[in-house]
Amino acid sequence: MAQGADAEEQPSLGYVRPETFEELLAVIASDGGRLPKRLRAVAIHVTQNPGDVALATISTLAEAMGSTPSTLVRFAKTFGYAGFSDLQEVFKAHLKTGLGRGPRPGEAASHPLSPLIRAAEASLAGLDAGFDAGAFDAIVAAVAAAPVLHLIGSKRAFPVVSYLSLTLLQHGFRTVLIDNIGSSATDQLSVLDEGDLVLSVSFSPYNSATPDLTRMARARGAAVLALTDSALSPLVAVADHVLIVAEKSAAGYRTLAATMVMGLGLVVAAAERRAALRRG
Amino acid sequence: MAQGADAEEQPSLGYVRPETFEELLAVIASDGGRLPKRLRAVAIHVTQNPGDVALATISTLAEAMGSTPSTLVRFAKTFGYAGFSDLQEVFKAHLKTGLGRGPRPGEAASHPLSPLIRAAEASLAGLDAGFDAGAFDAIVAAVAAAPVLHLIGSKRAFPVVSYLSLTLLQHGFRTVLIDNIGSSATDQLSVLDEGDLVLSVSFSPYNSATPDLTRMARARGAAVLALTDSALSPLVAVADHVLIVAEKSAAGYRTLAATMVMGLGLVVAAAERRAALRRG
DNA sequence: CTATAAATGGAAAATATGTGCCGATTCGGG
DNA sequence: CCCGAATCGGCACATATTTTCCATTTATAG
Repeated sequence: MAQGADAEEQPSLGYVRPETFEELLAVIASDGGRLPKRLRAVAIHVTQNPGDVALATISTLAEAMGSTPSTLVRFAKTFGYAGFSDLQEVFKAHLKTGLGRGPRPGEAASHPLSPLIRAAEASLAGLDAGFDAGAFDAIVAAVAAAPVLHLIGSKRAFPVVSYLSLTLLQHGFRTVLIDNIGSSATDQLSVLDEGDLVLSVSFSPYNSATPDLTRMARARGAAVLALTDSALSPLVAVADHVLIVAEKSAAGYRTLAATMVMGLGLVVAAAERRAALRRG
Repeated sequence: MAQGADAEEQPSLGYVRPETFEELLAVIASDGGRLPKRLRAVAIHVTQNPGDVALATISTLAEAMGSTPSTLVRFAKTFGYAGFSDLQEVFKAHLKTGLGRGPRPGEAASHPLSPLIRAAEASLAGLDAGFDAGAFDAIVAAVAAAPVLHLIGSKRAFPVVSYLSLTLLQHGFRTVLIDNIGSSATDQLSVLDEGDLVLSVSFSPYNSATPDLTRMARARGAAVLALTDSALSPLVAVADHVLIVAEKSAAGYRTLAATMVMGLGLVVAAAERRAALRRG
């Protein structure tokens, strides 16, 4: 057998079945870029969520990544596997060998990122523990109901508002990012109308222009939602709603992990609320 | 029709379905001794090889422990599950959360932020586990040695580069943020000189202008450091150094928690390195 | 712009897997 | 030693899952 040079069946690509997870990753990494659009999306999702590939069914997985079972089977065959199940075996084997590394408390494998990671984890835990469902719900309602949202934030808060602006716009919220380009912040605020919502973000040390701009917006009739890191923030005094996210610091450095999560969560919840409002 | 008090069907034992792996272990540990011989053997094998229970099929598993599918189904029903598959779900869930060394498996205090928090925690755990000290060190050296840093990132990556730009500037790095204001990105890149370092950030879906701009920078003689979420990113092909941070998604939404931590960690490490260089 | 090839999604067919039933076996009590 | 109840294993059935095929859409080359 295997002697005739004529049988050009469908090994799809010249790949021979990668036997291990690492081999597969290597193959995907090297040639994955040459895949068609849809298959490449599969490759990305699959490499980023190997656990799901091992545990879920093909249709569950397909739905989770916005694809179809057919595409996943094709993907598997492209890399030389007999079918999806065959590829899945590799992921299962990988997961099984990886079982040994449990939560080992003593072994504090320390590397340069460890302190920051621990700080971020602690901040997230605090966010989880300190969550106030009632307050959050009221805030979500305010965001969902606002005709236009205006986002204010400088310095370290700017990445936050810029991210929020993007996600809000993607969800169809009318959003204005006060970025102060050309020192035009006050003019940017002039489009604000009564009943609009201002989302102001500010962190300690509170030496930015954010409180001033927020006061100005408030004087023009806007409601104010403050996202800040302490009840002592000058924003609290001028806010109708306050969200406090305390970021733990590691060696003097503070990540934005928990704040980003809070912001995204707020946008997601508001988008869902608005969708519900429009249906009902 | 749960009204008649006569239907004594077969809940087998008075057990109510244990929802988590830990609950199940506790139940088995307490009452496991009272099980019939064969079922006790199953209990032992199952508690000692939870990974197999999650990954294998019922017949494979039965054969591995010298039992039969029927017995495994009975075992599952004994503890209040609808069938073997139902019990298997518990093992799968445990394995999944255990992937990132999930510290709190039982406590499912769910609120709107929970999924995002868990996704962020998983991403951070992945960052911790996948850390490559050698590669990171080389990258830190490159950043510390660069005469000027140029930061490129659009869409979801923009908050990241904007944050990095801020922290880099605060640490005294000569930094240029390519923000594409007035569509001037290519002109902004014109200040770039040979030997400079470009830090490009891009996430899936990779539909931004970042790879093009990065190529352009490279053509002008810059070294390229890519911060992205997969080896399939188009940035990888044009980069001298690559940092991959895989953000887990929750219900289709991805936080930036781990990426932010990685970015800040890089800046901090580079600042320390540079300080050391200047001293020695 | 057209023609050709490739890629994709949906649905039927094939396969694998899990479950329920029932006879066989084992265990314990008289 | 025998009887009855409980447990167990094999097998047929039901279900779930994967795979293949084909029509439609989308990209590519001429």
